[in-house]
Amino acid sequence: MKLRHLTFRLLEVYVSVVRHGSISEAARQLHLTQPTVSLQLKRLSEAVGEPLLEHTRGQLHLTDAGQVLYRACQDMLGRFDDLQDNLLELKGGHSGRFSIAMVNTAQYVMPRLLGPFSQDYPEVDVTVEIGNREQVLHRFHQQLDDIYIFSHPPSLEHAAAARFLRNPLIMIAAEEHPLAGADEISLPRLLEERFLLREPGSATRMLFDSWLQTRGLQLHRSLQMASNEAIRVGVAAGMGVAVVSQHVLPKGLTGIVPLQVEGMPLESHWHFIVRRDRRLPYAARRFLIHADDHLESCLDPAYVCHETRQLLAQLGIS
Amino acid sequence: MKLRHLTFRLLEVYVSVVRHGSISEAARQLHLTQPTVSLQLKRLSEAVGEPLLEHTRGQLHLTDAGQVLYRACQDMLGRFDDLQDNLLELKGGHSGRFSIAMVNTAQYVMPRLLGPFSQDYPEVDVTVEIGNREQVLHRFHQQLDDIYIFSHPPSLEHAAAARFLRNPLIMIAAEEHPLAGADEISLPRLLEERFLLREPGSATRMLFDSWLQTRGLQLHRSLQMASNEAIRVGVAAGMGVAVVSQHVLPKGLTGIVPLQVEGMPLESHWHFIVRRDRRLPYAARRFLIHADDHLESCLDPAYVCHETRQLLAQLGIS
DNA sequence: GTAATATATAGATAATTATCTATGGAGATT
DNA sequence: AATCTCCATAGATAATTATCTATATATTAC
Repeated sequence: MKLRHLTFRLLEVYVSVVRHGSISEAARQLHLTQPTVSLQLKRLSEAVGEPLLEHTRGQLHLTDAGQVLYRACQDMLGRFDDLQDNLLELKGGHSGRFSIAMVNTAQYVMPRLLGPFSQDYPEVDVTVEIGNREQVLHRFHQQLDDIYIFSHPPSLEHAAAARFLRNPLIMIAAEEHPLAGADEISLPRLLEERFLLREPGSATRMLFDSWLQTRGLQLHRSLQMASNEAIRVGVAAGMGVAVVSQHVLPKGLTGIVPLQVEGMPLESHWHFIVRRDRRLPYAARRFLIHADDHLESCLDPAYVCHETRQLLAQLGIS
Repeated sequence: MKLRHLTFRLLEVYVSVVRHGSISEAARQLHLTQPTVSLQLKRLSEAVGEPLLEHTRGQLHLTDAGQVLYRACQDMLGRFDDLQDNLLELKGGHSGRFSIAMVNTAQYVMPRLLGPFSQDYPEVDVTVEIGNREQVLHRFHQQLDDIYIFSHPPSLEHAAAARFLRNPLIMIAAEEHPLAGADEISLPRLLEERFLLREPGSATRMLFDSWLQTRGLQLHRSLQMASNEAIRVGVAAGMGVAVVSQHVLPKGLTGIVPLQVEGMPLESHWHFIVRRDRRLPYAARRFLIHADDHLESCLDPAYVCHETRQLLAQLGIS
């Protein structure tokens, strides 16, 4: 294989095709025509001297050589990104950029970490993507971001996770609700109420469903709502009860109270998740380090946990 | 800095200049003219947007940017070298992966080939799929695997086959069976017995059925069973006789004896089957070569046959 | 002061890369 | 069977890269 026949452009195009699983889709993303991308792949394959891709029933697959090349491309392109960051640092201070995707509820938590970080590193550009669980999972699979925030992380191939904050789930009702002042409400009694909850697949719902299942119970009366905000408004209006992350209740909120239910709050944790198979940009690493160093000062110290350094060590980052 | 303005050639030239400490010397080493190298450095510097080198009293020094770039160049060029090594390993079949699907009975045979191969090539990942004949055929049509093992290969479009081991089919009965000690049992006599057999479509049954048909005969009393294990247990219990692959009878098995029947054992062979219309991974090629080279040492030499090299030659692989 | 060596710039050319449009074949969908 | 989508190939063009020779300038050695 001739080094001079390999260009960074070819590597970029290749990585895009693999990531999108389609030559046509990669062409659209790169603003090239489909024959251009097809020809670039051909040139790359010729430079390597091996087939890189194969189509089986319309599905794009990497050959072994294609897999090996893909990893090498990611490493080289990632090293170029590092180089750029290093050069920017030389020019003046710390800069760079990274992207972070989080489930809806995390938007109540993450600004307390991102805010101080942006103050300490004003030149770093942070892109924040917020969505429901399914949307964030999709972004994870498409490798669109550098860091992912889940409260109940799925079991993901290529994922490395670190808990950083407890995320207790509590039961809430309106102040005037019959169960509002009761002690130790039993689960059978509770399940007589109507439950307001998010779409299937949301972490809170999944955790609550599985918790009920371990007790041989399940919900009878429920109403699905599209956002936590809608749930809060509905609970306050007496439409029912709900399990929510304690984070979504601002301090001083009136009209809503937590219920005393056996076995609650449910313990879950906020996690930082990164892909093992993808290079973590300098700025993202810096953020994770900064976050780990400032958990106590930015969040309630009783709720924090420090696994982020382990995560970075796992990735070979110190 | 524009990625596309950076080429591997520029990186090579730069590393050479730094290493030799002189543009003229690097030019000599690279078999280029001095103005060429000077211009390449200029283009690189322009691409980076920073001076990279400075001359102090005739001595070449790297600027900070030059230092940062030098390290990045070494990493990227080093990663290219690794890539080449990886590709060479793949081509030699020393690493990579392949998938092999086999009919149930083959699991008594194939470990004796796969085990030594995995010991000799620990870096190769082998996926083994086991199923009945229909399932393996389905996988063949879906192009899910690289190698298929059948004892009685179907006539398949796009298939190339090579026999590697005789697979004699014998008639068995319980030790106490009336025919157990008889010489040269006639077929009419034999067909008075109840036959335990697998589902329609299994190789053994197909072969036996077609063998009977060539003699103008057919089964009268039969009992279908779901596995060879169940057949063996049934035979030992005196439920009837059965045609089985000799392989499924472990040495030293008691309670079951082969019957002396005219025309038996039936000759069949284990086959390696690959798709002509699909590229065979290097690791799979390496396995077939290794298997062909080790048939005598891994299996009973009296039963092996060497057609695998012909198969590979047919596929244009030497 | 002169010669030798190293480096930068100018002008030029060949080779290569990157991209387009046009079009045909294959497979999937309707 | 017709249509749509995806991919590969052909032909073409623009842009860029890589290299040359010629030559000027600066520095060092003698």
